[in-house]
Amino acid sequence: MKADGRSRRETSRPMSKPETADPGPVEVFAALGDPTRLSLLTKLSDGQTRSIAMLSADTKLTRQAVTKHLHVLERAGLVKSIRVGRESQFGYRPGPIIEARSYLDRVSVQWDEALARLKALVER
Amino acid sequence: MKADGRSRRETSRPMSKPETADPGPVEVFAALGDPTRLSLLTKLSDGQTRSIAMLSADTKLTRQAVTKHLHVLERAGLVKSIRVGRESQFGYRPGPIIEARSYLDRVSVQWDEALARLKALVER
DNA sequence: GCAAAAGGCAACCTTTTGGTTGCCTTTTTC
DNA sequence: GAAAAAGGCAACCAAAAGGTTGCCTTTTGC
Repeated sequence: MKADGRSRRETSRPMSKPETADPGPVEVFAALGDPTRLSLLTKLSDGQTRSIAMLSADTKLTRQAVTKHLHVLERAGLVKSIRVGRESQFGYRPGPIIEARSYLDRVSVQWDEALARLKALVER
Repeated sequence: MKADGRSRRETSRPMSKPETADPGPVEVFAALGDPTRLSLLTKLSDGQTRSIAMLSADTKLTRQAVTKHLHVLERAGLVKSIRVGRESQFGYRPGPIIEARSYLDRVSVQWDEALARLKALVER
């Protein structure tokens, strides 16, 4: 019989949060601000659902690294995962991208309006 | 006479890059993925140019922290700065936001097309 | 011409990130 | 019913991020 199931260090940390609602633009942008994650997401945006093994196949990273990135995307609401059999299938979720896009739109609009006002002022 | 102009540690690091052309979407998203930076940028997108002192006035951060964030935004091409007199004025630059937006558009479009194909397949 | 305002620079420090490795559990497949 | 495939979990590590402080230079305003 073994003394303990756990092997490595013994530090004990609480960690983890519920966080179900979809996060604001900042977190979405942060999630998009990494090359690996951005490419995972664009891959998944073709509508096909993929397993972790599939997604880690064409990177030089380990499966675990990819898993972490997928979790970041998931916490940002950009993908969802469901466990089917022995694998978990990841799929794209359009919501946050739409929101992010409209955030950028608002910024652009604010800028355009400022320009328009300036131009109007100069031309009068 | 003082022995040396420099005071603290003496480590010597090279650092810094030229990097003039505007960076890809990843760096832009990364720059947007921080609350301080996002708010600085939306503030500046009203077209008004502002000094560092002005921009750090309404945050709890130090001027230096704000300066760093501004430099990140600048390296991402999102703002430009010109030194005028004793202050440096920061202004919004629309380019990268437009690009980022169209990147998100492409992702959305790819998703929409996938959905459309799926629907067509199911309905036939 | 001097004090105050605005910044730049660089050293430090702490927390987060991005990534790896080891090992255990659950499904599949022969 | 075992071996192999797919993952999960947690510890660990190095590097990058975010922030602060100290001090020096340049402009501006009397």
